[in-house]
Amino acid sequence: MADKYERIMELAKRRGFIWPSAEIYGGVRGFIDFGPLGTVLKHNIEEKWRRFFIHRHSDFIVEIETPIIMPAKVFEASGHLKHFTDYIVECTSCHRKFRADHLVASSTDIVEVESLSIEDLNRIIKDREVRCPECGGILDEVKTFNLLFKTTIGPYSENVGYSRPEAAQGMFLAFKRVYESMRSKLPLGIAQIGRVMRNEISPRQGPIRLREFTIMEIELFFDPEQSSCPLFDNVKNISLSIIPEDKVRKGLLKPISITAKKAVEEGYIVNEWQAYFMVLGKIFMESLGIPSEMQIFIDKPREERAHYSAQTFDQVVKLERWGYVEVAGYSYRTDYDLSRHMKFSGVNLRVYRQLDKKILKEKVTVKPNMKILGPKFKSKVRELLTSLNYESLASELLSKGFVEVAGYKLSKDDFIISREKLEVGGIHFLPHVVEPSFGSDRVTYTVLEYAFHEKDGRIILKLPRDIAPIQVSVFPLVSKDGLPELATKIYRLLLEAGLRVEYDESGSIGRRYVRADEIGVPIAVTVDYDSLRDGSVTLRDRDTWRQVRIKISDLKERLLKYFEGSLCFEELGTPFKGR
RNA sequence: GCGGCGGUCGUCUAGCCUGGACUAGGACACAGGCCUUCCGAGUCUGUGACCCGGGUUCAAAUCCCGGCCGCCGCACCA
Repeated sequence: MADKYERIMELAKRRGFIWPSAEIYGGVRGFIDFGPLGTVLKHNIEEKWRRFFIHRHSDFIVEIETPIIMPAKVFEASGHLKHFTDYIVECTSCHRKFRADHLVASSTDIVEVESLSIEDLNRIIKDREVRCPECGGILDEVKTFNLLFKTTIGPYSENVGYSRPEAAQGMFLAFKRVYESMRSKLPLGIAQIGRVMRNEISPRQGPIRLREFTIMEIELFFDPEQSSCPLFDNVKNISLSIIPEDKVRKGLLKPISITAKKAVEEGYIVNEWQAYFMVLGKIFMESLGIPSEMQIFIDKPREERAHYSAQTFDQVVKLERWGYVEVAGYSYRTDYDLSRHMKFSGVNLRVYRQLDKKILKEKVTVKPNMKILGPKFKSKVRELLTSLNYESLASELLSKGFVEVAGYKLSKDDFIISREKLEVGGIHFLPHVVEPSFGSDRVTYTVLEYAFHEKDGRIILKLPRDIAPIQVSVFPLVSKDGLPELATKIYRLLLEAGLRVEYDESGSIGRRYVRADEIGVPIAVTVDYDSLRDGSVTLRDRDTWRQVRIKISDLKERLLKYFEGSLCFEELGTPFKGR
């Protein structure tokens, strides 16, 4: 028997949810198409995410759209050009491959491998005689894999660009604009749903590991001095299943259940915003049909975290074939990204906070004393001054009494240092960022898997009613005697009510129920001979097969309420038993 | 990327070892007709496949090579 993944993918291909891209050319690993039903399902999930994460916070979380391609500089600043690269080294005799930096760390006393270049790694491997840990063989030259997709911007252009591996950078670059257009207030959330690309070495898990996929992200900017989340009270007593970092390290993968409040108090979760989004993420996944006991939050140990992260929880859900798979990540990115972009762009990205009362502050200004420096360095002086680090100049001069620049030692006598007492009304600082980030495609597949049920050899896709791609099927009991005409009228009526409806008169009524169940249509409307006489129709519930009778005139209003969630199936009409 | 196994209608499969009557067979699905009064009914008709490229051969779904894709193991998955 094929496993659940295969049975789901069979359905997905046959009924038009998802299939491999470029199939007629044999397909390409890591790329998938969404078919007619899959596209609607995915959009519905994304729309629900918007309601959950953006709409209910519209006073401080806003959505934007930024490009997929950005110039190289952006990814230099973000650290992706450096850190999104893996150094791989292959054993020349057994042909096993290893992460060169990991290998150097484990076979030498070198701990700080992060900053090593490819040349460094090659040299260390040669000098320290690092061998293959499996067979002792000689290692080949180190090779790099950068997972960014590279391109050029403009034809015949030398202007290198990369496609983004996360939507986040666009939000950091736009931070100043959004902050100002949102009246310069914190906390501020910037959200984005969009495509990202990662040139994965060997993606193999269908819709789970893709080279191009959709991400749903929020960068929540807050004042690190005022890190409490005003909405935290609403969620503080909700429990999360988490595996803390020290347990992950020891390989103890048994989660503990802890309330959000306690998790923050006891230091498992670094701040309230992080915890708030984690709770929201849990409830979001639950609302998509993934029970909370199938969800775990795993604290990623330092060495496995991305370069920008001070804490990352992976939200994982249990899948049949692959075990626990990450559907969302919650990262505390501190001020890493803003500080990097500030440094690389030269634009001040700090925000201002007014203090309750003015404080007296000593302001130290340092100016180069050109009367001394001019004669001393003559034509070199300009170059010297531009390469000074003005950020740390004052503190260095005051503590050490000198600074070194371009091989010259400049003493504090080369500068004019003045101190003045100032009354300041506020402080400038870089906001910190907490980032919840969902993989839309993974969530969509997960939803399919949890909705997938089989009963007597028929498939029933028990999708939550608010995300089902088709909400209502309309059938004439038989396709004659005016029944199709009335059914078509009802079909039009419901379409105009804004529902996603389908009409089907082929084959027998049972066959049509089967077809509708398979794609997860929650409600079937059947028009019969009584409908012609008394204007009533049968509604049939996908999951229970229960039926109720309802007047056509009530249909639109009650179905809308049902899909809104304010009526349950039994409340739609009076119980009915077919003949 | 490496190694192993595999790839035939939408799906599942027969055929491959032993090359030729394969115009590639079946079942289910799908489309149209007839029929059909609430859960895969019946019936008639129809659409529809040898992953791609090269080689061997008089002849390739079948043998050989390469590529692509899938599965498994290794590696990778900031």
